[in-house]
Amino acid sequence: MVKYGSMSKGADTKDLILRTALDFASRCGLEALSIGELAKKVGMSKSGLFGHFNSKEKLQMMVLDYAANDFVQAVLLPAYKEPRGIPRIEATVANWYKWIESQLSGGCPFVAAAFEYDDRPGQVQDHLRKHLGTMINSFAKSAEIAKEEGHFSSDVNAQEFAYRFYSFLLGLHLYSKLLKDQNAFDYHKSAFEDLISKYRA
Amino acid sequence: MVKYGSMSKGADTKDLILRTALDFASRCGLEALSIGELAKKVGMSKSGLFGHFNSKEKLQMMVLDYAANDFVQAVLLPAYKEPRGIPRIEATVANWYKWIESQLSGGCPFVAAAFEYDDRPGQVQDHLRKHLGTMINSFAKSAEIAKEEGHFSSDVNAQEFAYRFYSFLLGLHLYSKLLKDQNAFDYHKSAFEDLISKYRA
DNA sequence: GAATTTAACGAACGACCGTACTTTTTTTAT
DNA sequence: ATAAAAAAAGTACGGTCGTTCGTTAAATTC
Repeated sequence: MVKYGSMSKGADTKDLILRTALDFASRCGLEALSIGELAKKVGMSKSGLFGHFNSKEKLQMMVLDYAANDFVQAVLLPAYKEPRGIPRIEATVANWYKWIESQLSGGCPFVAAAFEYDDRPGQVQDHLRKHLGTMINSFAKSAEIAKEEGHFSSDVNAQEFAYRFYSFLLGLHLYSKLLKDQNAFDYHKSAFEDLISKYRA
Repeated sequence: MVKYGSMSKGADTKDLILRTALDFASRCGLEALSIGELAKKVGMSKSGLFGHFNSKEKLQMMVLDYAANDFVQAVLLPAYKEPRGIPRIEATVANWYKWIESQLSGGCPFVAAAFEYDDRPGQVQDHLRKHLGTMINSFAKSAEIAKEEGHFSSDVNAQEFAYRFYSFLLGLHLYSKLLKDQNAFDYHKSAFEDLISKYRA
């Protein structure tokens, strides 16, 4: 929710809180996000901040929503201005690179959260699964479009493409964040290119 | 460290503690592992358990060592009994499937820990990076061997292979654990097979 | 500008955290 | 069996956690 002027006072600070929380969560995880620490970061009291959400779970889910919106704005929407098919898929990757480099010092927040909540049932996990499912479906949809355009051969399995496409992004996250491997982006780039050329009609 | 008879009493319970801790950590994460809860699980007092490690960080690192040993015993060593080259790589994957299904209810503990500690510097992260580096190098080494055997073409980049190989395993973890996608193993299998056939000489 | 709703605060809660001590029990070695 | 050593328990401390409550300050509405 990027707004410029002013919504109400409450909505303004809520936005500030969520932006701060997302930045922190993308670096340290959604669970490590503590209300007290977050309050210190935005410069308000613990209880004042808490009042906006009434539970930590709601805060966490709203952070996910905020991140999803960020992702759509920064990655998907710009890509949809590119021509249908392979160019659009390539633009998605290019935007992804920019997204995780600039806005979020800790990489894709969904990747981080995905492995954090992979076995921690609850509302947050359900929420996360929904978001990730949407995201992956958008990749599969891109593959379908590429088929329609005749860029991909007509017998490719779009879900299979999405799996491989996202797996390489997971690898990128791991190699660059944890392993600090300087070749991370090169590895991803060549893997992605080979993936495209394999599916090309 | 799977031993049968008795080591000393201390080593016995330490082993029990680590086994329990690994089971929990592979499901809920290394950080969520708390000493009090762990003590309850193994049926002893918090302080009694604490005495074996003297710090939580040491406990966490020992859990990682324990997991690494498990991995070597269950995945790598059996694979090394297969013929060098592609058969050995295929055996690695087959053993991996068995490993995450049987022993650890929460999937590969390294995958889980990797994303948990990707931006949490410290001894544990260093330790984890070392283990993961070793693991990935063993995959690259397998590719080198496949080249020597003439199974892979001589111009393949072994590190590149390792990246793609591990990325697909990350995807498998995500799809099966979080997304609960019933096709997870199918997606991985076909991706892995395509990977092999691409690199085949 | 007064009335009312909303936002923020400060203090306190019970629970649990990792850790440090001391004491008791159990295991090992003589 | 006895002495020494190792393991386990007990208790307590300072801290942080998420959350609740009552109160004050600010923003919005009329």
